[in-house]
Amino acid sequence: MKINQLSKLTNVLSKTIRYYEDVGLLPQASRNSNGYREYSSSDVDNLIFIRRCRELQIPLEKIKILIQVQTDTTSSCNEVDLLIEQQLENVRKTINELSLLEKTLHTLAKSCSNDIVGECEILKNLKQ
Amino acid sequence: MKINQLSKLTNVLSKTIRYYEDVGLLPQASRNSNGYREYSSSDVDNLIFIRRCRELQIPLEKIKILIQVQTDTTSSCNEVDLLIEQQLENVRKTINELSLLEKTLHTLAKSCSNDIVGECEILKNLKQ
DNA sequence: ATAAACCTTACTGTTGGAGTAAGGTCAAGC
DNA sequence: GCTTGACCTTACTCCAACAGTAAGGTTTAT
Repeated sequence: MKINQLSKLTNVLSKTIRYYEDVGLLPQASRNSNGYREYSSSDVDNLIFIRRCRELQIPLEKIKILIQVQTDTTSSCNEVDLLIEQQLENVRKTINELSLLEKTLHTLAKSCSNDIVGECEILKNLKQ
Repeated sequence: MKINQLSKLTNVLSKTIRYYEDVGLLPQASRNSNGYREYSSSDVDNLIFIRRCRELQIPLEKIKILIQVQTDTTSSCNEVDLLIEQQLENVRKTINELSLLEKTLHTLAKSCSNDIVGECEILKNLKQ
């Protein structure tokens, strides 16, 4: 199949598929006589795997590792466990930071009931 | 004062101060005879305001608006209120998205108790 | 024949800076 | 007088993960 069909099957833009090839996340696609990229059903599977990882906000470099680990199916999956665990930690850390931010913004938003900028409590608070 | 002292007083890197000038967040600094940037205490205040906004993850373009609104102290602060409210909404939305992500990652992390990649439940789950 | 849909590479832009290069200036110490 | 180190300058590249656009070649349908 051609790139556009792969795109539709995986819900990944053609542009992004080419980009993944560029940065080495996907192998160089084979080409048919007119130079168009030619894909098979295993490419669909690989790309869906990548998309699922991206939905979990795993960065491309880590996805590369996850792909490479699978080339030897008998190797330990400690690396996989660790990577997912780290990703979970990252997400939790970000949530905590954003929660603090939310509190601050909420307090700030409630602080002003004036009409004119010169007496705006929000702006005053931002200056400290 | 020179840029390095402004940097120390505000806890903003010299590099970043020049960048803010470049993108129009700070006015063009006046220069002394040798071409060095020369700052006053009002620059300290402005930069601290910007830094506080950045701590709240307000994007530079919106900070520009917050600065501009203050040039007329009699104007309404509806725009300020709205901007902070939107920022709060953005943060809340992101927190919600990340909370879903956290659940998924947590479930995923618990799913595998195997040793070898070939049977790793995490990887299997990622392929669906 | 031609138009629409698809394919190609290559370059730029996004956000908010950080890193590095290559060079000018200034004060202190020897 | 000379050097050393701290400071200043501009200008360029890099980061993540693409999206947008240009300029052109190919295929398919009408």
